[in-house]
Amino acid sequence: MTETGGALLAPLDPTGLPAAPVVAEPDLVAAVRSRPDVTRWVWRSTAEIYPRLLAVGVPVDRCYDIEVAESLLLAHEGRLGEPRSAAAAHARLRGAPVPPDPPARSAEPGSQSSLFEPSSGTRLPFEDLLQVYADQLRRHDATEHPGRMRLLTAAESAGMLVAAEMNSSGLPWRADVHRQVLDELLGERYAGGGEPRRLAELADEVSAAFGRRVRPDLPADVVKAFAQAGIKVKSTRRWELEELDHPAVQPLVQYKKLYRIWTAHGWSWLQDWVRDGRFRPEYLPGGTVSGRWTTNGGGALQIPKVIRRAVVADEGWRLVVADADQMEPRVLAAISRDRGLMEVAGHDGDLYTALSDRAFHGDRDHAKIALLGAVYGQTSGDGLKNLAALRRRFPLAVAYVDDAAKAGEDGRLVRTWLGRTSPPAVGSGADEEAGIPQESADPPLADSGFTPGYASSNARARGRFTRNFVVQGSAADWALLLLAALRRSLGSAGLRAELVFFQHDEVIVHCPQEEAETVVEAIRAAGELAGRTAFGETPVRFPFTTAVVERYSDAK
DNA sequence: TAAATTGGCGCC
DNA sequence: AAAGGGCGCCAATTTA
Repeated sequence: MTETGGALLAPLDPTGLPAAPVVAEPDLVAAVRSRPDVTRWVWRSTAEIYPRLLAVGVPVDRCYDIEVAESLLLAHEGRLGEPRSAAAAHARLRGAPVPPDPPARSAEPGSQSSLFEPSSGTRLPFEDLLQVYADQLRRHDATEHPGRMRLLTAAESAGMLVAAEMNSSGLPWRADVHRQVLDELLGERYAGGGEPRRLAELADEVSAAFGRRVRPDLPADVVKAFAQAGIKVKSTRRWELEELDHPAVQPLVQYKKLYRIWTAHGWSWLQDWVRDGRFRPEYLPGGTVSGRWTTNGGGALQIPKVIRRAVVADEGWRLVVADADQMEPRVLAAISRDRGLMEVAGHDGDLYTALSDRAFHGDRDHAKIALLGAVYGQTSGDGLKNLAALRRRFPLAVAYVDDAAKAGEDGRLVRTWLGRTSPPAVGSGADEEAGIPQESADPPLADSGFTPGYASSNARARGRFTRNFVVQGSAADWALLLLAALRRSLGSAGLRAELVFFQHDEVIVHCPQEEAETVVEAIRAAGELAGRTAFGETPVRFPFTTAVVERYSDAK
């Protein structure tokens, strides 16, 4: 894309070199529209180009996003955090000074238009961009598993297409229903602003219980009030308050719950984010280091359950809500190749029940806690007690996450199955070069090997992070492939169905009622295909709990 | 005065 | 029941 909205184009050979002379086209949209035979577009940034195409109804099948690839490759090379723009990549290639990335755009409601803003990278000469691409192909080849790394880049690029398409479609959102929910929960708003009636009442109840004015939204005030009542409390977290025997607790907890809805998903959120019956979050694929998506503004991945009543299909349409069942344990089975766990994950039924039948005398709760504890690095409680049983029955699975934890404690990198790579440890060489100061919370001796078996709290925290990273991140690998497969299958089946929401292990497809069963099957097939594509042939199944509903809130 | 951090809770 | 992993968002407070 050029500064005037045109484009420079060239067909590329498999090594990334132009197979024909470069063509200058005055209009990007027309240029793409007139080439339906192109199977894959290589471009600098999907986020900048694709919304313009979608806005005029010109979708593309596949793409290769050079800046996405640069991020993934940098991380794999242990250089996460270095500038990722195409211009920066080219500067590194030439050994020239590397320009910093432009600052991230802040959230902007109704964000399609904000995606149009060209970044400084736009000015990179076309020949330089081609050099970066060819170099990236070579860097893929130099990774531990080139095939997987190429797949990761392809999948993340597809994710960028999905993200732009979901922003364009929008999630069906009934503002009138949302307002009704707010009225029921919060009561009416007083003229002139301030908190709504129900919150004001609850605040009064809290104050009455303490015998003085207390502001429930100020933790320091609440802690002080409890202290004056002779109750020592370290924080005002809900589970801690609920332990207390005091008349302020109930209204306090209720206040916090409603206050959160008011501030995060209340009337002003509605005003900012819902237009013409659609909520259009700006999705950022790979927004977290583990590969999970984030959204920029709008809190789309944290929609409170009670607010989901406002997500309503259009007249005659349905929402197909599909939730991957126990995704992370199934992914652990696939990546560790633990025979016992693969066997447990080789059925569509409840995984924790199968697990408890094998190793926990039928105690499903213990089985679940043990497995989640292993994945999350639990340090105390029942999970730890049951870890021994888990290790005995599923040695490869536990060893897989233990090895990842050890790597983290030792300051080494870990990777997901497809090759997404953890950030370098704080204080490692890469960080020092980048000028990031070293943490100094722990005494130097703790990490120096004089105390075998003991790791500093920083090292242990990093171990928990890398332990979880390999599972959460490999699950994100799978989810990306799921989206890519589902997108292709919906697109090729001549359906009107649209992918409208994605949240880690859950998708929502909006479709005419008569397409719903086809969509359910498409999702199921995409999940299995994603499993095979990501992890190869394993016995592990990737089933979904699927609901065809008119309202999102009816799905669970 | 603006930026960064903290506490709390929503989601997975 | 609580506590392990990942986030975003808000208001208040602290820091630069």
